[in-house]
Parts: sequence; structure tokens; C-alpha cells
Amino acid sequence: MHDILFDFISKYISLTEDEKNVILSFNLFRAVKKGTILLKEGQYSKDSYFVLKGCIRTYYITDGEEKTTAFYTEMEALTPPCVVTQTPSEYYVTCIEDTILTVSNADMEAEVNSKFPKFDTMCKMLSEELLAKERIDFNEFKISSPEQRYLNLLEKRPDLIQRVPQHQLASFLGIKPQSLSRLRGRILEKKS
Amino acid sequence: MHDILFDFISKYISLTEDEKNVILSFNLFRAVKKGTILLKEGQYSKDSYFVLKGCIRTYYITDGEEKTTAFYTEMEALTPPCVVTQTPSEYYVTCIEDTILTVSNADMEAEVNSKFPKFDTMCKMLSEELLAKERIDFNEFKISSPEQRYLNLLEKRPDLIQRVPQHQLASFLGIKPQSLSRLRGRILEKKS
DNA sequence: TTAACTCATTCACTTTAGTTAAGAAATACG
DNA sequence: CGTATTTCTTAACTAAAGTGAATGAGTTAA
Repeated sequence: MHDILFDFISKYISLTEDEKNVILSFNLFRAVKKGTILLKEGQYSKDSYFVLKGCIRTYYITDGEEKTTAFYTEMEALTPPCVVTQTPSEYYVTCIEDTILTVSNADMEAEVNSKFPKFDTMCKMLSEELLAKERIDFNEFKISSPEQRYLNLLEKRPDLIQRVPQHQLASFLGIKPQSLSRLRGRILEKKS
Repeated sequence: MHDILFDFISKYISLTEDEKNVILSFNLFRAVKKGTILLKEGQYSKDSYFVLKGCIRTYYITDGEEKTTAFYTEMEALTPPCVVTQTPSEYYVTCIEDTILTVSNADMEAEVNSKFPKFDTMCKMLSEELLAKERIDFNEFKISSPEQRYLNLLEKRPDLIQRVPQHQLASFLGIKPQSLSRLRGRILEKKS
């Protein structure tokens, strides 16, 4: 399990055995059951997550209705905005599968960085990369119709369509579950 | 003009006069005429932009049609994804007003960082903050209708609605210019 | 095992966005 | 200055998404 984390880190910086041990000393790994809520609306939090196995999901509740906005799966990291802004969270984070993840926080990050400053450099590279990716995803979302978004997802993240319930997928695509059903029917008709 | 940049930087780290001079030695400031294209589709680039005054805009061209996805105004920074991924750019960057900005690149960043490593720390903080902001914006976009998006923009970025042409604003909101016109008419009717 | 829920699909209907076209207003340019 | 071009608005029509309700499948819990 540790290897997955260190393989990931090695994409950015190289670590000595000593440095790896510093990181392991924090006991970051957690096994979390499906359905567990990691963060609730209104809560303050300092925790960042990195998914080793499984899937976590972020959602808002407006007018009593869940609105799913994102999924994070293997090798993906989430630092909820409330951690950065130090304000109460506007959304929920939950596990939609039994999940293994690391939970870290700013204090731990500061301590690691004081021991080997290249850790900050890795964080910089990672968040620049994630920002670029997020902006591309946002742009593609804006310039696409719901149908194009679905087809795009089918191509780029076919796993998500398998492992995620339809109604969560729908709101992730910015539409209602009924519209997703209909849209899929439309696509099937076109093919035939 | 320099003060705007240093005021911005001071939100993250404090700089000595010597350090400021290192940054100034790079001659980063550019005055750019309205309509100038800073980056074209297909180009490789290493340049990041920070807007001191004016407004820059990113857009795709698909089926011969411009699709505007973002605006960056005073005190906002853009590192195009192609800079991070080192691939040809998928979109254009242009100035929609006479604009004053700084143009920096990874080489310059590395040199500054070798002289005072806290520069990396600032970049980390900045991109973490921008990532959190981008994700919130994306989430809000997903859970809102075009009309809600427009009303939201009216509240949060009223300046954009004034300074940006309607047809660019429309695609920024994920709809066609005709739909934006109609939608605005609808809102006016409701008020009366 | 049955009863209660949740989830996905379908349908009819309403609302809104896309499309095409036309004209008015604003802007750019010779 | 007037002409050309671009931009914005309006309108009629089409296509797609939202809404509310019904159904059936699958799951959970008593």
C-alpha cells in the first residue's frame, strides 16, 4: 500500500529511505467503509486526502437535494477549499466505495517540509498540475453540451460510468437523472 | 506599477529590497494593446501572465467558432495548461483591453527560487489557493442553471458584465449569445 | 418473507436553450 | 464622413432539459 504513495511522490521528487520513514511516521493511512462521511457542510477541517484505492465524492445539499460535483479515485488528491480558506465547508465529502486513503494536514506538511524542503517543491508542482487539469476540465465542460460531456466521459473515464450511481453521475454532468436516462437512449438510437 | 505586483506578493511572503530588485531585474512588465494575441492554438509556450491592469481572455476555436472560457483581470494570474504539460496549446489567449501585465517563465522562476527559496513557497500557496477557487467556481457552475450563473456573475463580478462583450460573456456562461439576450429579457420581466 | 426505500427508466408536459434568419445599433476603417 | 463589419436583439421554430408522476427492479431492514 505504501508503495502506491511513494510511486506517486516519485513522479515529482526522489526520496531517501530516511525521508520515506519520516512520512510513514505520521501514520497517514486509513481504511474507510463505503458510506463514511469524511467532511460535512459547516465543518472546519485541515485535512487533505489522497486516494490509494476506492472512490470519494463531493456533494452539496441545496433545497434538500444532493448535487454531486466531483469524484476522486486512485492516485487523485483532494484538498477541500475550506482547508485553504479556513472557512466552514460548503460541501460534503463521502466514500462511495470501501476506500483506502491517506489523510494529511497542514501541520504535518509543515513538519515534513522543515525536514526536507523539496516537499514544498513537490506540493507546488502537484497543485500547479492539478490547477491546469482543473481548468481544462472546466473549459471542456463549458464548451460542451450534456451529451458531449457524457460521450467525453465515456471515452476518458469509462470506469466512473461503471462504478458511480446514475443519479450522481447526472449531477456530475450538470443535468437531472431523467435527462441522463433519456440522453443515453438517444445515443443508443443514433448508433443503430 | 511595480507596487501592484509587490503588494500582491506581500500577501504570501515578505521580500527584502534586494529580493525585490532580483525580481525587477528580469524586466517582466509589458504594456499590451487591446486585441493582441499572447498565445495561439498549437504554440508551445513557457510564459505565465499576471494582470496588473486590463483584461485577458482565453478562448477555443471549434468549428470555426470562438468559445470563450475565462477572463483574467487585475491581480489575477494565468499559467496556460500547455506551459505545465509542455504540449501545444489548445486555446488562444488575447487582450480584450489595453493591458499591463507581467510575463514570467519557469526559467526565471527557477532562478529566483535559487536566490530565495521562499519564492517556491509562495508559488505553492498561490496555486493551492487558485486550485481551491477554480474548483469552487466549477462546482457552482455545475449545480447552477444558465440564469443562476448569470445572476451569480452579476453579484460577484459586476465589472465583467460591463467590460466584456455579450457574445464572449455568453460562451463564458456556457450558452449562446441569443440565449443570453433572451435570458436577460426574462429577468427584467420578472422584476417588473 | 414482506414491507419500505432507493434507484433507474419512461411518459406527458412545461420551460429553456439551440438554430436560423432578419434587422438595428455600435464600432472600425478607409 | 460614410461604408463595412461586428455585435446585439428579436422572432419563429426545433431540440433538449426540467418537472411531476408512475412503474418496476434492486436493496435494506423489520
